[in-house]
Amino acid sequence: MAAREGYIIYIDMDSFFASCELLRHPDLKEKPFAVVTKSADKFRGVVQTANYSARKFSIHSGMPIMKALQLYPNLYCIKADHDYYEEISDEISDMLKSYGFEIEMVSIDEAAIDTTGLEESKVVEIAKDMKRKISDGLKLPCTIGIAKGKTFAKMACDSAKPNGFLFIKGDETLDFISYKRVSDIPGVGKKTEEKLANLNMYYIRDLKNANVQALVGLLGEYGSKIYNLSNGIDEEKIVSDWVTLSVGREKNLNEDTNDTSVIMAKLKELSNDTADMIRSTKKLYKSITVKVRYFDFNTKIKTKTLSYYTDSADVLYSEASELIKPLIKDNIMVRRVGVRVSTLMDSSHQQKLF
DNA sequence: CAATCGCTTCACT
DNA sequence: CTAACGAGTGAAGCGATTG
Repeated sequence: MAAREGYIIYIDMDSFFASCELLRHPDLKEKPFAVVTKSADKFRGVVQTANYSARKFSIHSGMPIMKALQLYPNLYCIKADHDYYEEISDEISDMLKSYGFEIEMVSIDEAAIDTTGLEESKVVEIAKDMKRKISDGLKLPCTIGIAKGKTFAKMACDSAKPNGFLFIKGDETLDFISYKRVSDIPGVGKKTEEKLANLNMYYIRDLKNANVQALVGLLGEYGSKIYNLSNGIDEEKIVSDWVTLSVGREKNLNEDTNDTSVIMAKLKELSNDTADMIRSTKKLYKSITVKVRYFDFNTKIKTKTLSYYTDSADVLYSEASELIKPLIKDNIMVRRVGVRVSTLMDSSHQQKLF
């Protein structure tokens, strides 16, 4: 079990959307507020990011707005402005790229940087420099974790939030993770945690001496991944040229309905948006998926793969409307519809449309 | 038997 | 502190199908 050679610097912005909003609404400082889904109907939205003052009232991302307002009735809600956050994210990534290391933008507000080849003291120095640039230059708070491995670095980062900095030396990795909960492993959510709890495994140290086969039986290949992690082996690679596998849009209807014309109108809107996205990334699609969520949250999808690649919005809409027909039923109200395209290809590859 | 397809599940912000 | 009825996006996984 060869340990990873190099350190990974993992940077995660603190309540990113909320911090971005503070840049242009400084008056909100200290006030509990939340960035919420920009949905037509506020009664159906959820909190996307709560600032730390709001988190004191147990408000967090994913929580229905209505619930958040119960917890703190004066909560100030701002509709998410993704274009704005994207611009700021680009500034951050440009700045980080200028150091010349291999870097992965893991999400709009997270980056992983591979410093393999650099001596230990230098790694910490550079990471501090990055934090200073984000804090002084961009006026945004962030947390940095450093460890031997992308997953471990992210975990270090998570446990140092907010506005933190944590360096885990290579030989301290096992000590660091052993007493953490299984749910502290990125990718282990509610369901996986539950399954592990059924085997009486709650902490990472419980995984360490577990039977690998049992874990694989329970979780598939992911089982062996977390087994390795629990033993200090983190083989996650930094992927700088991340390939998009699918793109789509989905949206709640203003109210539940089974009126075909209303659903088709929404489908057209979503198809156009999706086609716009695919064109803006200079890609072509071959597969089309439609999704319907009914009033009771039951969700069905239908997928069709074409015999050719295209970026046409019209093709998307007409195929999607055929796919969705069998999902619309007289007696079941529809709450939400979605369109997604996959099996993508660069349009520069110049293939023919047949 | 490997690649692709269609669909469900899961995680995150 | 549970559950909360909850938006939007995308990847992973898996069984069935196909060639």
